[in-house]
Amino acid sequence: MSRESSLLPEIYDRLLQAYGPQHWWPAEEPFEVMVGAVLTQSTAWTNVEKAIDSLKSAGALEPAALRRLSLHEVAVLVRSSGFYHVKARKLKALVEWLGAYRDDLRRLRDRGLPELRRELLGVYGVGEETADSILLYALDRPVFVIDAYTRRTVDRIGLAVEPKSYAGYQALFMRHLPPDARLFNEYHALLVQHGKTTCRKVPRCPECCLLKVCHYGQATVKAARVVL
DNA sequence: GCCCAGGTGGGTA
DNA sequence: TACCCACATGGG
Repeated sequence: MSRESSLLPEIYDRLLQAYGPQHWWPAEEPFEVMVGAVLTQSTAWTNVEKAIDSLKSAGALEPAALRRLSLHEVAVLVRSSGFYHVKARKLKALVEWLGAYRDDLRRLRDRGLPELRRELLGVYGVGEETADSILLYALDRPVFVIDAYTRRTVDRIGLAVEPKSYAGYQALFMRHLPPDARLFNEYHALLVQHGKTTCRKVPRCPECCLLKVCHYGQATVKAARVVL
């Protein structure tokens, strides 16, 4: 039993205790989640919400509607999310891809996970994090999403990651946790919440509740108080 | 005014 | 392969 095997569930419990359930994308339409996954790239969620509201108001939060609109029209609607020219292009690429499935997301469920992920990565504007966000949050697939907060938190704790790539970090979580979409969903959201709450700049934040996990070893983890 | 946000694609060495 | 940079609004 590696150190990570017991620590990852432990970290989850601590985060859940500290922050409570995050309810990311609960009961949303899968397509809306996909759009959100693209629009939130390097962007605060509050700005994404405005863009999604604009799309909704324009009746454009559907694949067919987005295909009908011009690139410029889509750009205007998603302006508040920043990088709006390139994001409009990305949304266009996404709905073009969905068109091959007749916009029926249920057809996606028939595809194998590795194959579906490869396809998503082939869509302009969909990188690893966005692909996995779509797979997990929109399509309910048990894939762990890695983002900047996750990497930073893992590094601070001192968990072993090899290689230090997206796949490396992802393997760390997926090796030591059961393949449960609900768990991965909540775990990732908690890591983001934790990253937002703790200091972003200092490599080792003395106020971080999880830091004690690495510095004092597992034996003292249970005794260590959660300091937030 | 300054910093940052739930990244990605393209260019260069 | 490994960096670097453009992309851009809105809130603290």
